[in-house]
Amino acid sequence: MPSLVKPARFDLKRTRPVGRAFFARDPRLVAPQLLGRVLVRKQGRKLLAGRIVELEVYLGRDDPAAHAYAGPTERNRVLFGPPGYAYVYFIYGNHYCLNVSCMREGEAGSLLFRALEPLAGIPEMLRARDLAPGSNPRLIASGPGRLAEAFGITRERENGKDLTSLKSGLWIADDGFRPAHVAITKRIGITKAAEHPLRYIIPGNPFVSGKKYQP
DNA sequence: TTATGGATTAGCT
DNA sequence: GCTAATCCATAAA
Repeated sequence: MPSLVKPARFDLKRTRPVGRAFFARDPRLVAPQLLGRVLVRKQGRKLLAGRIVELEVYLGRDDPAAHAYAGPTERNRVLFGPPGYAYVYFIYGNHYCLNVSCMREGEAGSLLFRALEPLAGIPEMLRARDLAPGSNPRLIASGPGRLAEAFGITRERENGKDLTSLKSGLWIADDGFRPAHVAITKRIGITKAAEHPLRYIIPGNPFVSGKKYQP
């Protein structure tokens, strides 16, 4: 049975990195515009890429669910730094999660990358996830822990990396794609401030995580 | 110093 | 649906 989903195309040469000013705003404004852009990892000839289909907003001192809630610490200092940098944390003793810092320096706010639609380097990502070749591509990067594992992202290596710079080997690219619609739901997996609508998705995209949380 | 639980996932019932 | 895996920040003592 042929796949009903058209293979997504991606041409790195036809992209531009998303600049720092884009992230120097309230993450609630950044999120709907960041959906549809592409997370890219390039190490030598190896290219990994995935379209951003799900994001969650975390705010600062007024968001009890945010790591920035209690103010700056050694762990979360990237959140209070300049915009456009990777904040990577380790959770549940098993998983890494990737955020991009927003707001100007001194103010916290970030976006958690929760799901990508794989575009390039699928065999490599399957291997990184310890999945057999030909596995369901939804298992690659639908979920924040899976996404980080597929891209080989760890706190030790990637925390603090500049996501607007090609030199970092990990950046966000714009290939011109714009989603037709954006939907907003409650955040997943939190208990504090769980009622706020701060999860942004491309509705209907099959790579969005948590089917039962879709509108 | 010790206890608790978390921005998760995979595997089993 | 339930829970183990298993680190680390924070709260409690």
